[in-house]
Amino acid sequence: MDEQTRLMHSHTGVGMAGHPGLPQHMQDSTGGTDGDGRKQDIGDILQQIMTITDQSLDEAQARKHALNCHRMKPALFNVLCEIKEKTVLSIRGAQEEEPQDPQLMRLDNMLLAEGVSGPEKGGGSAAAAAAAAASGAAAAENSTEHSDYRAKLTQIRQIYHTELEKYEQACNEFTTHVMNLLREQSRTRPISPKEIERMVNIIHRKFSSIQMQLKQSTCEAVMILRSRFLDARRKRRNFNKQATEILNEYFYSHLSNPYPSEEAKEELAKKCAITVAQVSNWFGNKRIRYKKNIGKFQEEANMYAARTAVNAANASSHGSQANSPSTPNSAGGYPSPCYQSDRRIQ
DNA sequence: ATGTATGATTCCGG
DNA sequence: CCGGAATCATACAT
Repeated sequence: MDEQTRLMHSHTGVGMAGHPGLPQHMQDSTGGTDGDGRKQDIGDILQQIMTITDQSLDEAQARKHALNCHRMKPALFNVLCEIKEKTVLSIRGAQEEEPQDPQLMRLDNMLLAEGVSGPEKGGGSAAAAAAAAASGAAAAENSTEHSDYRAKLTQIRQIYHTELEKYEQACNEFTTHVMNLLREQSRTRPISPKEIERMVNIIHRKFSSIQMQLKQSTCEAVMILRSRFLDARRKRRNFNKQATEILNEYFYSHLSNPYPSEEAKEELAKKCAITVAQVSNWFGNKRIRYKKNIGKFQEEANMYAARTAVNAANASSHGSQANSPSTPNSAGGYPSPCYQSDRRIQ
């Protein structure tokens, strides 16, 4: 009995206790029709927004328009504004520091120095002149290589400029495109002018990084060209006939001491239109090669001896010179060159 | 294609 | 730094 009452009580108690829940349930239920509908509505809108990119352009346009006119739009817009307000603050902190890439500056400087990015005409010739000076070559000599170098440099410059222009144009196009897009979108989502500006900056940065690649490869090309040009020193060109004659004349007429002084070298260099270093090279080579095989040079020695004799002696002395220079001093004896010719020229 | 001539470069000793 | 010697790399001749 007790039990029963207790149970009953408890039951009623439970029942009574359970009662307050009823209104909630009822509220839930009744409000549910309305709330569910709204949720459904919002969910639907969000779904439409999320899938709008999957649709065809026309469809998407229509959908967009529909959304734009939707009664929920202002509310959603406000929500977006709020979200934006918060996220933008966090984004703003983590941006805007562009320390003018030192590498980019280096590249720019180099391109300017090489006359690629500088003023058209002057830059090129200046660079060529600089290269010529660097190579230390005589002016009159390898002018063909100069023009070659200049032509290639011009080619590089042209490519560089057209590419740069292309990039510039593409960048501008893309920027205006994006700006239009953003402006249009600003009707449906909150976009401040500042953000547009930021976006433009981002685009510009991207494009300038692309430009940097161009600059880098251009620099590379110039460097390669330059090294080739400088290495062309190694690409030997024989001296012209006149120069070798002058040098040989001096060599065989100073066979006893074929070491021209600095002044003599300078004079020879001037007469042969080559550098003093080249004169030194020539004498170095000549001495060692003459010494190594005197026999081979005998004929040459005779010839120059004869010629200089004729030149020097002119009308006064005559006759007996042609034979004698053939020094019988055939073997070895390299430290003591045949002074014979030397003597007779004197 | 091969060999030789030749200008330039490199290494080394003084 | 200069010159000798060896070597490289190409021009030139065959």
